[in-house]
Amino acid sequence: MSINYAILGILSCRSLTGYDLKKIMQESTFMYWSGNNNQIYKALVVLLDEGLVTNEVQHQESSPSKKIYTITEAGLAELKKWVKSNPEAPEFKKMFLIQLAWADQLSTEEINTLLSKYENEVRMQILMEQEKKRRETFSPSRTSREVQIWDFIYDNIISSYENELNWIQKVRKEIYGI
Amino acid sequence: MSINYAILGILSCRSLTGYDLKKIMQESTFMYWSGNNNQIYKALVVLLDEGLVTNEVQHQESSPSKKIYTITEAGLAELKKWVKSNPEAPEFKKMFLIQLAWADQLSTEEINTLLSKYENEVRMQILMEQEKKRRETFSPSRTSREVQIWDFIYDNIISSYENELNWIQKVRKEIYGI
DNA sequence: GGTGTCATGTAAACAGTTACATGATTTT
DNA sequence: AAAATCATGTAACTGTTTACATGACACC
Repeated sequence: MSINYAILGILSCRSLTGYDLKKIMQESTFMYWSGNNNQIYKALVVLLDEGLVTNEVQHQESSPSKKIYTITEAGLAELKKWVKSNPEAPEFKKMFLIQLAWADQLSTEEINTLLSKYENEVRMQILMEQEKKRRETFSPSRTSREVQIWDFIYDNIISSYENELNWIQKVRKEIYGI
Repeated sequence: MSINYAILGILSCRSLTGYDLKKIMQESTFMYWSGNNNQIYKALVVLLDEGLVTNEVQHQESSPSKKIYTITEAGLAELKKWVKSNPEAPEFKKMFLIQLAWADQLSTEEINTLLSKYENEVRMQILMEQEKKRRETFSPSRTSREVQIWDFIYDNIISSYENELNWIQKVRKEIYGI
């Protein structure tokens, strides 16, 4: 499961609880999982089993005890191995394209309304992404190059949404140009 | 389940068997499901139950009997209603970004190798997409506008991959520019 | 004789989401 | 008084993929 590598990566920056990991995942766009604790707590059990992380239980008076997870040497090695492994192609999930595929039954105005609604959705995503960046919940900054890399990631996400906006513009022009 | 709408859409063009639908889904990039028959046969049972499709069983000598599914009036209405409904934002699943997020432990050469491998993967996807377009397994061409719409969809997919290539170039320049 | 296509379907597993449960403490 | 935060975890469900099973026919 690939979420395991995302968890190892986060833990390579600092030791955290499952709850902390959940919050980080929720805030992250590129770690695309919804950030539900079910997946995270299960993954942590597996990682512990495999010896890739250890945990230290911190009992607290009058609140549930924390489990602080720390990555092991084996975990760091496994993470590095994965980071160097052959990357997968990106996957795009665009329900909008499926809607558009059967949109010939609509009037040109109706299609334009649909395009506008999609444009609004995309713009909303860009705003949310910028807001996340502004709040800056989690981003490792161990070296200047790491800061640069994380900026590249942020750029990638924004550019994907902007590419969508450009495409919308192109479609609008071509629909009305005929 | 949204695959149901993709199926209704395809059946709005022509009546087909589950097996035909499977092949069309397999060939399609924007109908992003893997094209496994399990999902399709189950979906058809549900659509039949809801009265959105009907089927006609064609017994054939010496081969399994075909079930040819046809969309109903209710199915067409349901499809149109969905097509006009509020679109969702696109979702991007890019494991590569997660790899890159923890790549500061690699040398600049190693990062560049990783970028090249990713570039190759993306270029391969573009080639496959163009090949699919060339083979032209399924694309409804009921009106000239529908042809145009399907070209927009094709453009969208290609532009998403090309956006990725542009981003790779930008990252390369900035990494070496420091 | 092996592989591939046509055509149906099921079983089992994996991945992912939503919602629930607990219980104290803090904030509105 | 109600809601949110901290922190754990589980149950139930949906979604998705892989692999299997059948059986005839065609192709190499």
